[in-house]
Amino acid sequence: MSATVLPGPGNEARPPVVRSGAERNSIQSVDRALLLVDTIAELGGEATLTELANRTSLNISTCHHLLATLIKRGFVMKVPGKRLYALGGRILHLSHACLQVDLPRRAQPYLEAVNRVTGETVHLAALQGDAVVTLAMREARHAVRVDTGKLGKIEAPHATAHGKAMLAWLPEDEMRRILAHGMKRFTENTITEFSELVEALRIVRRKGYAVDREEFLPGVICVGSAIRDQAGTVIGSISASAPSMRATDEHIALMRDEITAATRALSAEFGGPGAQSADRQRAIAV
Amino acid sequence: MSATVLPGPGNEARPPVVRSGAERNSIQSVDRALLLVDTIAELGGEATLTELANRTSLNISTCHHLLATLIKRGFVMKVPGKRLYALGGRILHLSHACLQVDLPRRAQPYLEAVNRVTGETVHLAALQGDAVVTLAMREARHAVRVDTGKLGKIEAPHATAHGKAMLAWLPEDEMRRILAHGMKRFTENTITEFSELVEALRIVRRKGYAVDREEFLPGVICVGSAIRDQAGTVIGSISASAPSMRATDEHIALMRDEITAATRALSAEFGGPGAQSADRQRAIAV
DNA sequence: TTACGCAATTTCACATAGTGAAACTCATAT
DNA sequence: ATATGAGTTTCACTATGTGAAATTGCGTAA
Repeated sequence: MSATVLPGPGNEARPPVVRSGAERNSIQSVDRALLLVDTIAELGGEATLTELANRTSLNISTCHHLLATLIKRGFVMKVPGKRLYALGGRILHLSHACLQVDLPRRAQPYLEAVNRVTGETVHLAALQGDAVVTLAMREARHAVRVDTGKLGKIEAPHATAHGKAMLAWLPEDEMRRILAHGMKRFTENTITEFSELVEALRIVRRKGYAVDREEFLPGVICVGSAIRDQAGTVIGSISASAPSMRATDEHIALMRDEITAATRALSAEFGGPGAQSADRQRAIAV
Repeated sequence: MSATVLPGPGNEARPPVVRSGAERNSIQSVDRALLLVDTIAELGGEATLTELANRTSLNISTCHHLLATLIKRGFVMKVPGKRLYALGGRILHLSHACLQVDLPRRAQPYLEAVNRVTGETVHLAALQGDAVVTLAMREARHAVRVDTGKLGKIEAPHATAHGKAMLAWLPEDEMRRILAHGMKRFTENTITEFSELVEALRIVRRKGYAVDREEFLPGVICVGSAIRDQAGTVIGSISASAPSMRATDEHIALMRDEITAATRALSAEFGGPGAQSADRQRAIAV
């Protein structure tokens, strides 16, 4: 930590940076990288390398290294053609995850409503990484009820209403990643052909909801629909499960109406496709 | 880089991590920190320290250091009461900045419309850090026109329609920070008392737009209204500026109607308060 | 209450990994 | 062409991040 100037190739004397107080337990390079992200945002979402180096008082080379790392992780992107660094797509992905945190809380009243009207077991699910996970539920009141057990990972997205409702709105690469575990057969109704699933998802998109007719559990029929935000990104889904003994066409139609009403309202809460597409959905329904 | 085990307090032999290929020009600690953020998101927005350490295969201590830095910068927060790390508020702020990037593009047609109907100079502005900045404009067609010069930082948020329109919807601490430069007097109409400005902003909120009656430039009257997204966060504002010779009550009402129609439509595009509050705004207007 | 076990936090010595001056390359203006 | 300035890469040095272990703190059981 001497102040002596040691002339040498590639490295002149560095001013001794004494880390004090709050800086004690924070990692310099990480702190600087995050500072860069903040600075890009302050500059209106786009900035040149030199601008950033000046505003942050960082060495331009250090800036460049840090930005390279941020780019690798998608937190920052280079504007094609222009010499600009901009906030990356990962930021938007993360903000979706932020909103998902209070999805269960916001969904609670809707789950109760669907449960009250249909009388069936109702689940809330969401995507977590490559997995479909159930986050909350309301038990059916009937003596004969569907009990798919506790909350947690759904192993069969291709064979459940939740899975199909959400898969339908994903970009293809993400859909394939979630299906990477394969499409195992559970019942004679299970869809095990990829092309067949693609067609089924097309119908889900058109109708706005998905139906599982004993494709996972024999004797259990589910209706599910996705919750989507402003960008159309899937943030979750709601489903109702009925034993097939109760699943008349009429009862399924009731579940479908309640479920889609709930997901439409929730989607609207998250800024998603709400009223405007509701009529279209209703017009096409069944 | 020897494989020799050097037993010593506080540090056992570290496996030699050979950085290769793409990892060559990325900074380890930053990369790991960003990996942690991604991982929290994958885990549904919340995770414990041990979970994170396991999933990322990072030393729990390293994790802790990295998380401390992320917390310091607001990218991650600790869930109060619980032993959980969650995505922080900064992420949402950043996503707003992301959307702002294409604000000028999306606003362009509206600026043209307001310009066409009112015939006056029209500006688009946004918040960048602590500053109010004009991003785009359309010149008036009249021989006598308002020419506030080029785009760039607005030095007097308290004395302009843009400034007041946006300040009105900010949380108090942010509003105070933007006003930190003081409230300089420009004309005899300039609001220089903080309490008076607070009252003025209250009216802006109620009416949905702001008017600058020669508060900044003598002989210039502006009408502005904020563009807000789903969370109600201000993402920009549009204003029209007329020379006072043309600013009859009728003309101001026309500008007000055009401006609020434009910001209402744009707000809706960003998932903000659109149709639902429009009627209320119109009912109260002037 | 006290004791237990596990999770979170802090410490600390070492050597790797980050830093920044300078060299180099590329793009744009003159 | 040639100059200017921005962006990128290199490289030597040591400040900085790392991780095993010690410490502290929390939650739960007895």
